[in-house]
Amino acid sequence: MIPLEATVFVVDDDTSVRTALKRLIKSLGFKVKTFDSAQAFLKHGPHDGPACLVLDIRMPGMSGIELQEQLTSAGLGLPIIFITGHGNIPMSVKAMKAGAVDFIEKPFEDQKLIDAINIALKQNKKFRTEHAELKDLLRRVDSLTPREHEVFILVVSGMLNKQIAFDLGRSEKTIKVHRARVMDKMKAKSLADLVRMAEKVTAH
Amino acid sequence: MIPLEATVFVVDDDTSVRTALKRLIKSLGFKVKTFDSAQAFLKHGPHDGPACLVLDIRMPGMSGIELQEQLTSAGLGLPIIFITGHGNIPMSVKAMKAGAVDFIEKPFEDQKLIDAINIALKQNKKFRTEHAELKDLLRRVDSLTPREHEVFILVVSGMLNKQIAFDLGRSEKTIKVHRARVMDKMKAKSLADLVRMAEKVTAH
DNA sequence: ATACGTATTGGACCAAGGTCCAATTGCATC
DNA sequence: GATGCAATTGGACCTTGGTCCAATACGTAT
Repeated sequence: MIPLEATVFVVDDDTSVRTALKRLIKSLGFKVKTFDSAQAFLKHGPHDGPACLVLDIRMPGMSGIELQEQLTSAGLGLPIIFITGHGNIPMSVKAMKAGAVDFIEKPFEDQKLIDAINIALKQNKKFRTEHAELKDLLRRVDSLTPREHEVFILVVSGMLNKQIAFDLGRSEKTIKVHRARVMDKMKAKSLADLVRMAEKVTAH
Repeated sequence: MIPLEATVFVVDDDTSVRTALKRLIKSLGFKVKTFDSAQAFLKHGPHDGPACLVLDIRMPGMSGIELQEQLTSAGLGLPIIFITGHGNIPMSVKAMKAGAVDFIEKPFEDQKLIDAINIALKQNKKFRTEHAELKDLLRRVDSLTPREHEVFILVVSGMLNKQIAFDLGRSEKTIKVHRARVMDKMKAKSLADLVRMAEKVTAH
């Protein structure tokens, strides 16, 4: 499998900053897309490959912090590195609390940003992998009929077919059929497998 | 069960700050213990009840950040709220990256600290609960003999007794005995139960 | 040397789970 | 009205797991 090249988004209203960052990040071998405002970045729409965002705090229109709030609530898992020329402590604390990877003051040494980008991309790759697995799992859970889903929950709770049958007012035979369908649809090779799947979907 | 009263530790070299914080935090109904240096706090030894730490950054001797590093590597799960009169952004970012609950500049409004303390204590209680459960689990895992532990791992991996027997070069009967002992010692009411326990201990 | 814990296995038996095949009912969609 | 899916159940049969009781062998510790 050919590894997808990562993209680094840069959002800063200062043209010279965009130009300099674009050159720096390109030299690392990443794709770069720059935007002069938070709105312009949002207009570009969601990205599907591995990526991270280098974001200025103070910009005309929407601020970097506001953009962070929007992206976080969108649940895209896009890691953010803030860069700012006129930041303060409450700002940095707020950004970090909201999950920012780093908060760097301008001017900064290239290496500091490079380190942050590598951490951010690593974090994003982990998120994307886990998210893809979870989506795949949820797709299979959705393929269960209501009854099958019900049986699924009770089976992974450790109940015997007999108990489940009593619980649902059905015969044990019926439960066996549902249970077999659940194992099949969920592609579970064993009960242990099924339990682990259930743990993942209920964890979040 | 009587809920344990939470303790808030305060470490600051400024006597007047310690006095003021002690009065404020006491008024919230928490126990307070103050220290004039990081070393004095460390000398006091580990605490077993629910707690959090309000910590000054700049102090003679060991700094707040250094104390944070020590406490974090000790893995006590003690949440830290930094307060500082002469902080800067890199300092706050470092503290937040290392897991601080908040980073507050002096002077501050009482409510800001109160909010942070409540968040910190909530976080600590969650940690303590999870940690206690994990310790209990590990104690049971440790009570397994080497062979039982081996069978435990293979059972939760989804293998049949027959397959485990072949794997270990033993008879299926022997595996059944070990398996039964594992279920008993681990206090697992079902295989699903056992799998969830295994997930918790291998997660961390 | 004796006692204890660990590991091993057997027999007998029952309970639970999985897999064939086959069938009926109800609901919704075409 | 026909077709398809979900839900339901039965019978027959086999595999797997759990539970009694009982026994042997090999260490280590007292």
